[in-house]
Amino acid sequence: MTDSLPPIQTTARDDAVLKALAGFVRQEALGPGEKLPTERILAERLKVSRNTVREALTRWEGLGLVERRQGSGTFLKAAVSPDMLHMPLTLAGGNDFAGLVRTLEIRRALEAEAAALCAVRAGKAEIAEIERKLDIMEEAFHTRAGMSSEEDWEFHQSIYRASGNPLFEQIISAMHELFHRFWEHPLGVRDFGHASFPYHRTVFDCIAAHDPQGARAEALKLIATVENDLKRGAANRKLSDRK
Amino acid sequence: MTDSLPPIQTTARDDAVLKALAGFVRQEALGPGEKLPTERILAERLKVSRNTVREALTRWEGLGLVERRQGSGTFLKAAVSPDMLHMPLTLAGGNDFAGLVRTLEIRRALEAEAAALCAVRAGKAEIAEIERKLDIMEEAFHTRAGMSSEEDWEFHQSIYRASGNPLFEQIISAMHELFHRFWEHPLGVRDFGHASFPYHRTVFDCIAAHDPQGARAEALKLIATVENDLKRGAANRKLSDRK
DNA sequence: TGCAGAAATTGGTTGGACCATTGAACCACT
DNA sequence: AGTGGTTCAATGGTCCAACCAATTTCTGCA
Repeated sequence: MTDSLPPIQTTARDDAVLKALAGFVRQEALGPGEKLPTERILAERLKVSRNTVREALTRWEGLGLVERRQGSGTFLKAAVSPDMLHMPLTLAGGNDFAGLVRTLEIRRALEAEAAALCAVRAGKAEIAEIERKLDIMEEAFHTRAGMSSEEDWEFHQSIYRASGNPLFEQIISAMHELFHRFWEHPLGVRDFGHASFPYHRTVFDCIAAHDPQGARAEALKLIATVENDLKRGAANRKLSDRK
Repeated sequence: MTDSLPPIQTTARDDAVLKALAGFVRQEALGPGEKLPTERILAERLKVSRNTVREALTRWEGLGLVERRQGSGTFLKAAVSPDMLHMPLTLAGGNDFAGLVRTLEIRRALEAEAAALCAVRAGKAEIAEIERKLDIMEEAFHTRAGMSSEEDWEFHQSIYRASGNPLFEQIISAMHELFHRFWEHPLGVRDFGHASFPYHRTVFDCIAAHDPQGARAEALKLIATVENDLKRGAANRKLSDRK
């Protein structure tokens, strides 16, 4: 009966500050990398204490939206808009091998879906861009005789972008950052990712042919090789640097 | 060469506070809902200013780990451990119809993967639990002659849990909370979700038969019906309450 | 002109004070 | 006993003023 009686909000200074700041960013058309007003100026203009400004900025910093540099100022790290929605995820006990495997299961799901969507939606320009990244990667593979993390990552990112859904890139990038070290030199396995090499070309072929089913299948095969390498490495060495 | 030389942290009071607090939580075996020390006590014990404690707690609050109630105290909202990893995601402009469609594409990928993993890993107990939730949902469907959001959601959650990877439940739950209103009464479509009803049983049958391929396929069909309903509603009414 | 040191800028921290809300204890009245 | 009101201590929220630490900018000397 009294279901539609949400508790009233008597204080919301922090949120008010953030909303005002988001409006300011929009009005001034500030993009990533740009500097926003100092805490003292914000406090003065918004008629709130500097402490309140700091609490608000701390929130944004925790969400990875801004970066504070002592002595320099506060800088935008990502695009912010007044109508953002936040989805903070916490990976409990994710610092070990099991955590890496768990994120890889998520990545498998998203990678396959992104490839399928990409095969449906990618236009000529996007396909050309992906092929360009693929060529660079293959070139690096042959000259340096091994998988190159950087070029490989760029290839995958181009697929996420062409999927037409920015969430794919956001989620997978977040996981990539978290496990940066493992993703690049995972478990000391020699020739890590070597087996995955040929599937990059097959995935691209399916995308270029607008074959979602095939793209999904090939992407799954690609991730499967990575999982294999991972399990191979898990037997060799235990993750002892769990900090 | 000098890759593994992270910059030294001359100032990291906040993080130090959080680490200490996480250790405290572990030592005292505090669970969700329990109250943790007051800011003043923390400040005194940790030998830092109360403002520093507040900034640290603001971080955790932003991540949804704690809840602060003025006059009462600060309470744990989720399980915390010293080795947590955070993956904050922000959906820019996700407040409109396009944002809903984007999250649904993510959900399709995860739902299918979770069902497939569930079919592989679920034991007798998990399968029984899922069937129990399915029975409840079907009962509600027949007596009330329509889909019940609550029971439907519980059914899906039981699948995520049985997948053996808590990330599935975390990500999809976060999206579910974000779009709560839309997910429950989306776009005013009458009989929303009606078409998805039979697929709940088919998904379960595949899981019980340990058939990952089938589970994945049926889950995809289920989400497809939801997407259909959504597109049907999009034609009817524009999302005007984007706040 | 070039560069080392001084000065200004800016985020980080501290300590203290007061306000607003909550919840428990207590009390008066029915 | 129970209902409602009052008081009071505890607790988070906000504010202020100062100082510290890192960075940038300016200045003056060689």
